[in-house]
Amino acid sequence: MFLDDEYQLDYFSDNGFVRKQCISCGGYFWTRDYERKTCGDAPCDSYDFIGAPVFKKAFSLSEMREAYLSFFEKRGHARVARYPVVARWRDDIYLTIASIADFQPFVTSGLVPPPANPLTISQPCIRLSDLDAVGRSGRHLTTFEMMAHHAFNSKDDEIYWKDTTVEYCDVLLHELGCDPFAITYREEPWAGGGNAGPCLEVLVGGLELATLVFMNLRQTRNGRVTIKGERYEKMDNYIVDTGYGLERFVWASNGAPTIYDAVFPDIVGELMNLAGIEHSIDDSEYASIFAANARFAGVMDISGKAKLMELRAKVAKSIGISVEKLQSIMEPVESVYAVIDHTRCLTFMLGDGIIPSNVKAGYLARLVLRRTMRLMNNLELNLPLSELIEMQIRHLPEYPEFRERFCTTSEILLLEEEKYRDTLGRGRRLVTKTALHFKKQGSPIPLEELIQLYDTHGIPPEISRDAAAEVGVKVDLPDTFYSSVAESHIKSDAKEPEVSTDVAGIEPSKKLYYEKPADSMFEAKVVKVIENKIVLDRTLFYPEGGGQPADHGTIALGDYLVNVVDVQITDNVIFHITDSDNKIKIKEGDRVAGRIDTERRAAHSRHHTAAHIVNDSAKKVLGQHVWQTGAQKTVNRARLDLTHYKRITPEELKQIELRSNQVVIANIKVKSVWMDRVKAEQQFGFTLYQGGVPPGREIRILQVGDDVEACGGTHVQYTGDIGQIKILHTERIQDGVERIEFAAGDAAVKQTQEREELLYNASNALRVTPEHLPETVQRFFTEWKQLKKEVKRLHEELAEVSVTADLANASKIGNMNVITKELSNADTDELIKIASEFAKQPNTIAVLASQHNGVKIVASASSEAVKAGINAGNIVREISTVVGGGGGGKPSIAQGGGKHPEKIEDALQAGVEIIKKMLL
RNA sequence: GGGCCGGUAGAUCAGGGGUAGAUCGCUACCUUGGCAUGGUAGAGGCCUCGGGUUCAAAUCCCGACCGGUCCA
Repeated sequence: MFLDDEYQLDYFSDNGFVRKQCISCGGYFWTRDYERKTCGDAPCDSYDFIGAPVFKKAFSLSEMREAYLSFFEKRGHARVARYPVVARWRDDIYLTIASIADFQPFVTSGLVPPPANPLTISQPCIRLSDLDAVGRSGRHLTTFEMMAHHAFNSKDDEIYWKDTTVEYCDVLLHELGCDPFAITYREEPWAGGGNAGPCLEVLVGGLELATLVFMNLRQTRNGRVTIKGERYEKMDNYIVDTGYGLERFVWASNGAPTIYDAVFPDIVGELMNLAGIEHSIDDSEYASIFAANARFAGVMDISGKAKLMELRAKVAKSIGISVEKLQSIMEPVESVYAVIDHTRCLTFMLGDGIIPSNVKAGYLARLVLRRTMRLMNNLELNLPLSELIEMQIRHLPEYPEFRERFCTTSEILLLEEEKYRDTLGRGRRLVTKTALHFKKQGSPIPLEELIQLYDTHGIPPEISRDAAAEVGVKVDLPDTFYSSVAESHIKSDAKEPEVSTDVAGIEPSKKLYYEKPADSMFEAKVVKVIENKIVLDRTLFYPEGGGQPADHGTIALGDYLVNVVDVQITDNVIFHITDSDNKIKIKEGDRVAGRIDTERRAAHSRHHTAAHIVNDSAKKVLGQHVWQTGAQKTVNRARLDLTHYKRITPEELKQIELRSNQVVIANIKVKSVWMDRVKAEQQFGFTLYQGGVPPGREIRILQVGDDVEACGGTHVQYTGDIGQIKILHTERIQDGVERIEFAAGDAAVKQTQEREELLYNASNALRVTPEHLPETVQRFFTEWKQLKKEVKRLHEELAEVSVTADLANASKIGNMNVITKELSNADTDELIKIASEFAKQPNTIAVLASQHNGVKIVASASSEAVKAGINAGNIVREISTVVGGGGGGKPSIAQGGGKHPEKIEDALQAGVEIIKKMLL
């Protein structure tokens, strides 16, 4: 916890604030109102701004955003453009959840300077953690803009700290017309994302309008300060991290019954109309229901159905109507609110380039998408999603980029709608089938089955229940359904222990492979030898990274030579891992000569540069939504994973290949330069981080034609050095992610040759030229099918004919005709045909055998024979052992076989004996 | 990245070591003045592919490809 004096600000004492303890929660807060007893936060205070706006006028989103940003601009802050809602510069989160997320981790850690200092921004954020409450609570949104001003202070350079921050906030609120006595600043420690610090929550009218965080701690193993169970220590730098909720400011300024009515009144109106809901918040009685709901929801947790019903009961009681009546009024309206929120969320997600998928950020998009469709379905709102998204875009004039991308967005939406319909259709059939199964058993569908349906087939339990009800089967659907699903997912979190070599005290190795990319030999001094690993002061060896494998080669001390089989980098220290078993005759201080395997390196470089080119070509052919999600190079081939919402067609693939090779032919110089990270981001955008986010203040920018990426790999000097790029294969590795495999240079030529060889081998086998191969294969296949049918027909015919002949000289056992016969080279199918033909004859038993892949035996018995005690299955089972195999089947027909053809005669003889016994 | 499920006739799906099935659709014929319909007959299957186990694999095992879905 923090000491009290963290919050003892001059600004508070100079401006008539007092520190009080809340009589409800016991927390401390600052106020000008000496009479005040509660902290102002939920649940100690409830909303009283609804119907009683706290600012001097009602603001729209645009007006409020502009008022805020210009307020801070006037006070020396640089206005910074918003970042995307997909946190492409982060590898720990998918979505931008706060304005400070824009500057984590490198700016907050002090490694990289901020784009401006101090700065102000209005950052769109997406949080899906309270998805359930959206629409119902009156205040939750998945998407909101966090207005903020940030100051990044260091020991030597303090911009401003707590007093100024609180002063800005206070003055801003005054300027907006807020009553100074209505504002409380509540003390509350803050922690998140590996940092922490004291924090003041700014509350007006029961609503938390802003949070002022003074981030000055970072998480460590044995720090002195403990917050929420984690330990922290002081940082050298300290950061003002504020968050002002744009939507909440707008809400507070107009006092609408819900945040949705406050923020997007036009869309709410339009959609309520479309859904056929009378929504007149000017009607005071009607509005009071939602106001009461928001007020109660403001002070309680409403996750889960039980909690929701608790809320309903409270609201119903306070306004004096039945819970059922309330439910029937609220539910459709809440759904409309949620649809509006969700479509706005989708507008940002898709607008910023997320491709719906079953993995990663794409999964989150699909989650929201399907939720929206479900809600719309319940509302019987039958219009394409793209219309709603367009409506949202119309109301977001500050985001022209969304309109530009709308064409792609609407295509994605169309595909997603179709997919969802398919899934539901499949689901319905499956549920009905399952339901019928349990109906037969006379039991309800058990919970495990529902979990299975949801987990494996994506069928929401509500849909299962409804579909089951249609066939008259009950379903146990507990409230805790989703947590049961979560439970079934509990997995062993066996994290492998990190095997990191201690690099403390070792100087970073100088990377010659950047300076002298064409060299293959170098001299260096040995800095350290650990077991079979050598560290040099400088090296040409490229360590594994960025999807490029390590260089191989040798390190020599005079005549003594060791092989380098792997190279790894840890904190800029490069380890050369040798195949010597810990007895390297090289020691610290030795001067050694290194030599790298240039062929291997060249192959990697060609593939790496080619990967950039293919990536860029794919973007040009498929669209700007294409984003690299992974890449791997080897000597012989490379692969590139790209986001794309449908399969790449063969035609598109050809175009990508052609374009890529045009870049090769153009023989463009590959440029690399080290740049300040922030400058690079501003100049090139986040498309820099195709291959992941490199650490550090300076990043290496690699430019290949139009493609600009942050990249630490080795590359060819001119694109012409690649020689040739051959695309080999595409594969859909996840929904929304396509993998392109290709080869470059010699490897491309070899691959092409291999493919040609396949073609020649195939056409040679058919004695045709490659040009005629497709039609010939087609002809052969058709003919083969026809012949197969013909053979089948002939076999049947033959069987019929031979039966009558054989029947004439059948031996008699009792009144049974017994046929035992060896046929030459007949397969099981053929024997069965004949045997079953015998079985059609009255009082007939047949035992047939042939030599075909060993021995095949088939026995059959006509229905009279079966009645008389003959069991073909038993006959075959026994006589098959004679030929060294086994068999079985039904009493009327059975098949078997073995491995010893010379015993066929014995087996048939044994068959006769068995038949005799059976007939006794 | 991890988990689960599936791929059988044109479509939807049964079967789950022992002669590949149903329904719809398709074709022909019958019924009718014509249509709806009803009836009869028929065509249509490398049971996704490649290995393995077995006397025998659509079925079991391994792998590939394709698809679905949940979680982080």
